[in-house]
Amino acid sequence: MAPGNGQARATLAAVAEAAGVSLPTVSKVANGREGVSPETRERVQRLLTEYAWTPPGTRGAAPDQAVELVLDGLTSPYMLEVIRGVTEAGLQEGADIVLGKPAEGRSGATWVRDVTEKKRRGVIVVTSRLTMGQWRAFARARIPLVVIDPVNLPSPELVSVGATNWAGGLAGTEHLIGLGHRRIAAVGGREDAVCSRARVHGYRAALDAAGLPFDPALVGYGDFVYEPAYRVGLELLALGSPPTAIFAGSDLQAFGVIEAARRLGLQVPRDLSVVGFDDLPAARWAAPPLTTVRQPLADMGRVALRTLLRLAAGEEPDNRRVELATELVVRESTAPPMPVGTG
Amino acid sequence: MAPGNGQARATLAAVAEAAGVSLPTVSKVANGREGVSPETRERVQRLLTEYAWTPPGTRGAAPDQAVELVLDGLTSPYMLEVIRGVTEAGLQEGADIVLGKPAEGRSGATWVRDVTEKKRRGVIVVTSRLTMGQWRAFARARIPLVVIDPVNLPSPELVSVGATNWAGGLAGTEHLIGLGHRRIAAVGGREDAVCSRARVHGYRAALDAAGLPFDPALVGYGDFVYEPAYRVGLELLALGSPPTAIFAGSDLQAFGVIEAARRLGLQVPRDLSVVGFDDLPAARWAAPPLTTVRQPLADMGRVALRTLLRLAAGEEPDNRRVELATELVVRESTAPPMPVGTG
DNA sequence: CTGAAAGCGCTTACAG
DNA sequence: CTGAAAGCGCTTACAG
Repeated sequence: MAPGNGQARATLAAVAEAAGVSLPTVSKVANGREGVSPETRERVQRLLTEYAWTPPGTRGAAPDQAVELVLDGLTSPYMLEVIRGVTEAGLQEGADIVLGKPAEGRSGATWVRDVTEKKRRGVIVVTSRLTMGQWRAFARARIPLVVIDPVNLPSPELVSVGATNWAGGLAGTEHLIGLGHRRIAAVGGREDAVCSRARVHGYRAALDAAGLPFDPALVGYGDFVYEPAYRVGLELLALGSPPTAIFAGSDLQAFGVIEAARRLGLQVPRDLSVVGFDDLPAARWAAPPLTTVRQPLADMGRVALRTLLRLAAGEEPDNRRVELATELVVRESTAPPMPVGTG
Repeated sequence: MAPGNGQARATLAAVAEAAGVSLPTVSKVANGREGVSPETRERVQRLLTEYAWTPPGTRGAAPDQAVELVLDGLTSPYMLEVIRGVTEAGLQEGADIVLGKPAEGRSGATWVRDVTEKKRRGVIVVTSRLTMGQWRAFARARIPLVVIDPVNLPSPELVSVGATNWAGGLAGTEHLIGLGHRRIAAVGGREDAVCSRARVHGYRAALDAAGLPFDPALVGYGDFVYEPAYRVGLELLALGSPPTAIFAGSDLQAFGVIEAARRLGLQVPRDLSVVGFDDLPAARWAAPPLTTVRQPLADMGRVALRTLLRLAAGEEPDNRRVELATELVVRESTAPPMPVGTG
């Protein structure tokens, strides 16, 4: 039998004895050299694997294997906060963080092969749209997988970390209502993204609670990024009865909306209040500094890493979906609306 | 003498002979074991380094080892572009990228031990202030080290990748002069950072070339970030004869200056033109979109990775300092100054 | 602290 | 194809 855990590692001599061949023969097989009959080679190879033999020097090495961190669309500063959280937790827990290939267009089979070959502890994926095939490949191979802020949920069993998007949408909109706004628009992210839908539902819930009507014409979608939101902003502000405030589903979208206002000669927050979502560092640098709903991105990264390590250790998570609290950060892009007839 | 490139690697026996001690003694030193006098240890250690001895098993092992990427101050979106470049090149070249502990406060000795233990191919460090001790530890251990945009140069032998900061400062300032500005201020980064000094010198060269006087009162320093630049902006704009344009040593500083202008009721670019440096994604999202000097950050990351792999392969770089071209990107934060007496 | 000697794990050259 | 034998690079236990 192959030695169990904790035993001293196998030597070529031990394998040679088990295989009933001489040590030099085992050495040849182990190093892929010639001069061994196919049958002998196969038998020896099997025993080498069984004894988990590794070349000298490889020994004590790699007590802590790496975690693969996959960042899709490495363009938003959003990512940086997540990276920071994952890395800090990894350093604390003694897990190396290796940056992986983007998930998009990667086949589940080859991805899993790569991860297995490199003996990763598992994979953390950020804001990726995982396909059913990818998800299944990981599940079948039992490779731990944690998704941060998943765009879609290929399976209810997916382990994911996110934020309280609905509550955030509610808080951001309530803030605007509290300031006196009555005509409030929303610019969602991707219409199909779960986190985005939750934010827009929170927006709607706030309107409902305040007894304000929901006007579908005041809801647009901007794919979370700047450009489309800029265009949606122009459209919203060109309405016959334009909104006095806009709740944006991301900070980038808020910036797009603010630029649209600037183009139309409107000042923020005097003529238009804008609330973002994320609280990227850039929110503080904007002119005016952006009022926004903070997602604890670094914490989400930390939780994802710890959850992954627990999965890798064979533990089952208490719950497959963790949501961290969002928090409204009031800065200077929101103000009471101008008294009617004063604009 | 130590063996040259291409020679078979040194053995402990060779080092023992060179040191005039026995092989077991060298073995003890090489493995950091006790029972060697300080003097002997030091002499042997020096020879081990000179002979570039590495433990058996380290030899040719592990065809693709990881590269450690160290990011100091993981707060600026600047980093994200660099990460993208390094990762993309790493994926192409088959080198894993592992995120490392920040350099600050890390002792050279333990850092090198970590890197050696984990058998990294080398280390890429971004905008770090390396200490002499850290630099020496790497040099002694012959671990390849490449610094992207070094803050300081602990040794002229340091291999680094940067951008043409002087030319960028020149181009940014020439743009303002070309628009008709005559009173142009500069907000540098850290006064001690080489890249920052180069940018300010470029600014000054542009003034000289245009026959404009250099006024020390118009130069401030903001540590590359938002807050200090905001304060410097307030001071500059409160001068008896305030500038009509400001060249900022980073985009973040440009945002700080723009916020200062906004606080004082000034509009950009009508009342004040601002040029940034970096061209972060956030430069496009600013209101108004920021005119800035683009650093090819992703390319710098790619070049750093490739340079590191070449060093790890034993090649000497053609030159130890590579500077990639910067490029002026004109957006909407710059305009001709208001005719005198019209403000 | 130092090193002669034994030993370990593996590789290599070569006889069968 | 196979393995006895020599050898390599290193480590370990121990005598001085």
